[in-house]
Amino acid sequence: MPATIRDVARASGVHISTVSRTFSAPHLVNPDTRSRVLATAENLGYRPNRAARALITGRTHNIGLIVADIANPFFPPLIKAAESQARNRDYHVFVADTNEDALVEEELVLALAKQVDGILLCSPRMNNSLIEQLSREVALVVINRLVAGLPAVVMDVGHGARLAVEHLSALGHRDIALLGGPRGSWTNREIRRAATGTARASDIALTTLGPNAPTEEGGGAAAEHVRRAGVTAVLAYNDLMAIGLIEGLDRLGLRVPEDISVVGIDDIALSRLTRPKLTTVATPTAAAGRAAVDMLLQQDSSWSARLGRGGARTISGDDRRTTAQVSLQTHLVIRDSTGPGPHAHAGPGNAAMAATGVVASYSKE
Amino acid sequence: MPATIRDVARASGVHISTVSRTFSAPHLVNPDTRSRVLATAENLGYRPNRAARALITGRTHNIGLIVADIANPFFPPLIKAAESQARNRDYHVFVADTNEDALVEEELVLALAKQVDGILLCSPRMNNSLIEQLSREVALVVINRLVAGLPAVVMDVGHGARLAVEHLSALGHRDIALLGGPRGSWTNREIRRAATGTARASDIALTTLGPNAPTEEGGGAAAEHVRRAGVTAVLAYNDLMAIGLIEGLDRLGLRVPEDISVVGIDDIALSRLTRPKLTTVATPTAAAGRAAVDMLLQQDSSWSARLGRGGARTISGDDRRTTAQVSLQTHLVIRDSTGPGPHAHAGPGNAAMAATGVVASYSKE
DNA sequence: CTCCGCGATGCAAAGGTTTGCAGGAGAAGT
DNA sequence: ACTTCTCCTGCAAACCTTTGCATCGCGGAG
Repeated sequence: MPATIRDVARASGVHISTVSRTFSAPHLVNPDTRSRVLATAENLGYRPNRAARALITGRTHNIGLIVADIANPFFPPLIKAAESQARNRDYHVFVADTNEDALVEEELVLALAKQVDGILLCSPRMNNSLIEQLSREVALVVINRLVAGLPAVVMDVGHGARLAVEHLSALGHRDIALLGGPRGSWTNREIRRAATGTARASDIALTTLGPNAPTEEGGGAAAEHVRRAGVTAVLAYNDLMAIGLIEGLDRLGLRVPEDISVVGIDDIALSRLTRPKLTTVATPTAAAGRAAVDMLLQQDSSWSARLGRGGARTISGDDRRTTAQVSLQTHLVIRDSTGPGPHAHAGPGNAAMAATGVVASYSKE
Repeated sequence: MPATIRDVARASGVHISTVSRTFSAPHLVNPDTRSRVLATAENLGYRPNRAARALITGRTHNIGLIVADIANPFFPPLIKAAESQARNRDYHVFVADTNEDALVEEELVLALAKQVDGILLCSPRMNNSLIEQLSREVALVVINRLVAGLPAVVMDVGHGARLAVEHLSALGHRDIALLGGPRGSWTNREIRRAATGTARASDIALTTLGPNAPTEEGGGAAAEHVRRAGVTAVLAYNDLMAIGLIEGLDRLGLRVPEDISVVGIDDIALSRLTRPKLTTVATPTAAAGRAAVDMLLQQDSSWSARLGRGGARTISGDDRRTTAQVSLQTHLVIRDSTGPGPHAHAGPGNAAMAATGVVASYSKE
């Protein structure tokens, strides 16, 4: 029923190849012919069949975007940025959601592999070796994770965590909890590493709690643990958990920031709307989305240059994949969920009463 | 480079058609052969090329999902539900975001048309005739809108709006504003119609404000108008606007619910996290997503039954499309953003001081 | 007047899969 | 032993486009 290239060719009295060229290489066809073909095409409602085109060119002009949880407000801005960037380059984006499940993640990559030109793997929960293996089936750009040999764009959450801890330290807090995120998260490890280092350098006792689900529920459920840890400030894996935690602490009768200070990470839109407004580490999610699309498309076009049609046309022996790894800067946004700690008036001298060093708690990741 | 059906055939000593059948019609091939083929396929890392399959079968096993704004927390639960439902039926979902732009919407439908088996059009901003026209290019299921002749799933927001107004009325409010949503929204019209009717029936003065952007900004920006309208309660187009409005009223020194009551619509997760917690109309978004996928897939399979290969096999003259239109129920969730109105203690008698009827304000939609 | 080159078009192969039809081998029925 | 089935497998066409190569006509250079 839908018009094909052949219908257009017949109706406009030219060969199908001319019709094809009218769309994919307009400069090769006589302006008169071109406009005639375009007219009949319009007339017949013809639209090129992307499947057929993909079959022969090997490029689908689609890219996949796999995220852990589309309902986490961290992702939508990234998705939107990626989509608009892709659309500018005449690509479409396939968004899929893994429910924070590493198995689903793998399955999705495989399923998408043949119908996209590449995949943006955002905040993967798989282990690195699996990612590497999958990267041989389909072009991959990893977001929020560094894996050797693969192009990646990450946010420098380590820096952000450092800023956050220093901020809390400056406010006089000496006992801080780190509310860890999900198992398998690279970001989580980075945050922990940076927070641990900064705490040690600033004579702060850091209690690590986790792993936890990176959601409000996860944050809320940890409130009890936080209270038992006896800390005066908390750095949470993300804003959602921070917000859930504040809610949970509230239920326990603890006020933020009067009794406990809380810092989130991500600076999702929501963090400006809660009360108290959340102090948090802002991450450039939209920029990350755009950068990832660019990297994928670039890698992709170099691929297609390398293996010509049928692999015949080989290229000058430059075969090192340019695996750029971009790190985007983060910064601290101070709002209302952090306040002075118990030592605020005592000066920095008497930190001795706080145990120094790092304490791990209630589960290893 | 990637293994094709032909490689597998060669390696396992059978014809390509046998390999094909091993995957798409396993019961037609001898168990021994089948396992041998499967083994070599596994070995070679073969995966069927969906583009090629789509080309000949005419079905891509993809479905498109077009939403107005993926960053609006209303959508993600719907998307997730649709995706998981689709995955159960071995379909994948293409999510795209229109930025609330009717033009982008049309463009996306056209772009997706040839690479999906059908499209879920969620909260469209286009006009009905355009939707109808597009539905001739590709199978469509509309969500949050009723358009004649097309399958649709809607939420009964009219009922929800009625409940909300009655709730406010029972609290003693006699001057209510309706904070309208975006131009072109069917939901918006439904809400207005129901609210207007209910207000008239309850001797309530209803002021309609709008159209507004269905975001926090939109709600916040309307705060001033709300104050000027001199109402004691507001029903907002959605939760995001309600939350933005509360924020904006706060900036103007008006407290919710003490000075003004606010009711939202949607019951997004966020509405439980703000202070005050939002009273809102809960809509069954996940159920809507599932239902829409089911309807699309069903319509779709009946299509494919009708036109057989090459249109040769015609079917018994039953050609009426079964355009089911599902309406899902909504209900009111009473939380903390609504409180007694000025007439709460005065009894229902002296409503005379409030103007009765419906007032339109600051712009026609 | 011939030859070359160039711009525009046609020709046909190729890409990976599905599927109606036909053929072959063996089993079962007579 | 001969038909009749059933089960399995092979054959080849078809799906819609893209693209390297061949062809053709024409204008200009020699």
